[in-house]
Amino acid sequence: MKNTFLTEMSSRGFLNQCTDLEKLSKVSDEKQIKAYIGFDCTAPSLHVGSLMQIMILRLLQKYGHQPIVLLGGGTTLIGDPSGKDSTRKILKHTDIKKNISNIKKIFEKLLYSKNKKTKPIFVDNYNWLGKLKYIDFLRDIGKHFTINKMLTFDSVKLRLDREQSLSYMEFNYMILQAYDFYQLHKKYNCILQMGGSDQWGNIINGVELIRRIHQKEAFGLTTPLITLSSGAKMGKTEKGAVWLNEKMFSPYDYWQFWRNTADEDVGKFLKFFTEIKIDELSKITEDERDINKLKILLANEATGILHGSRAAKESADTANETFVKGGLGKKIPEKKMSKKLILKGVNIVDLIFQNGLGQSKSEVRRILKNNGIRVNDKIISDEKKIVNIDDVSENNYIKLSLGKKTHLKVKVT
RNA sequence: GGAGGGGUACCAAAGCGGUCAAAUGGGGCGGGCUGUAAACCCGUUGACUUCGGUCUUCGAAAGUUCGAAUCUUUCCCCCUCCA
Repeated sequence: MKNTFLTEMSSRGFLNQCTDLEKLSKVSDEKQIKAYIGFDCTAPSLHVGSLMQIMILRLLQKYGHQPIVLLGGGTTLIGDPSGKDSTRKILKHTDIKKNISNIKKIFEKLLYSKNKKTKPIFVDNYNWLGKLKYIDFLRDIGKHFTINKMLTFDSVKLRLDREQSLSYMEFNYMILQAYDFYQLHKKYNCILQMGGSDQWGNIINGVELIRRIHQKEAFGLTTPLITLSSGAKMGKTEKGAVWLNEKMFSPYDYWQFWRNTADEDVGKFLKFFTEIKIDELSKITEDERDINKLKILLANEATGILHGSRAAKESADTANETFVKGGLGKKIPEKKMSKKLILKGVNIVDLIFQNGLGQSKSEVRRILKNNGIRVNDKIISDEKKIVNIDDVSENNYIKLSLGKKTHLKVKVT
């Protein structure tokens, strides 16, 4: 079989459901297609939860198709009820605009824009949703939807079943998303919408709307929900959500995130989040006995894709320095402190807390009691300890550690 | 609009005048084991502290009381049934 967009999608495990895989395969083999994925703009950055969708867009480009990135400036004003227990707080339009421009930067890093034919098209659905006239919309679009059917969609049904309220505003979300697809179909001849499996309902509504209005076939395709072996939702670490924006989540932390992947998830993640060829990959995973080497490979590749290979290498070196040699890597966060203060001496709890390790002094004290605080790798068991000039190493650093993984170097100047 | 049920910490859920900073479970955090895993075990989980205590917290406000998460009043919100 010829290697195409869809065959690679399938072999990497990206395919969950498709409205008509055979036909889509035929169409996408014959000519270049445009496909879109919508992204929520509730935060100033995307997080790893969206990464799979981005990987798909890259794949799409690799096979010569053109991605449309829909930034949901309009739909974010409403809030997608899919997979959510409760209504989200409603964002201001100005905040959403800011988020959009930040998120766009991430895509500019992750998608290729050199090739004219495959460079991403960015659209903001506020451009058409913001202009809608209520009555016209109800007449032209609303008539194609029945409440009977809408009530059967998971996004709605689950909320009602759990006796959680669903506002009329949110109830309209799926119609708006269907309308987005319709608009993109009309404007760009976009024939495919992709998304996570929770988007299936929203997607097929769009497919159906296009068929009803244009009598044309469009396609929908979803990716599987990523399930972690631990059962937890992917993308949370002790440092919070794993953001793709490097200002919100440093490349080193990002590298660490992948490095800390659970054993059971490594193989899957290598397929999802690296671009190592699939047959090469299966050879590597077969040959390599040391699972930690695979985790490092994953971390290097994934970090390389987002932050560049240099950042990946520096992170890897830092990790090696910190965890293997127990030293101080380059990418360990650094804070400064005046020599004057150190000569006077600073209480350990204050020092740790003031440098941003720990949420409160009480927490620092608690962790200290549990042997979790170290200065220059020595456990501190007295919360009254005064850190002074004797603790400064030859190269003017004090290494502070909270737990095994959070380290900080304080430079004395 | 009417009748009933309910709002307790990150989440779920007990408490229903003092011994309640609030049982228990989950989650989180720290430690041990290990591989910077998983599983398991131990500790911890409001803030500040001169470690004596002090301050803030059981939907909101006011009140009763020596004393309130617990009783009273008003208000707000959620759910169910009826209209």
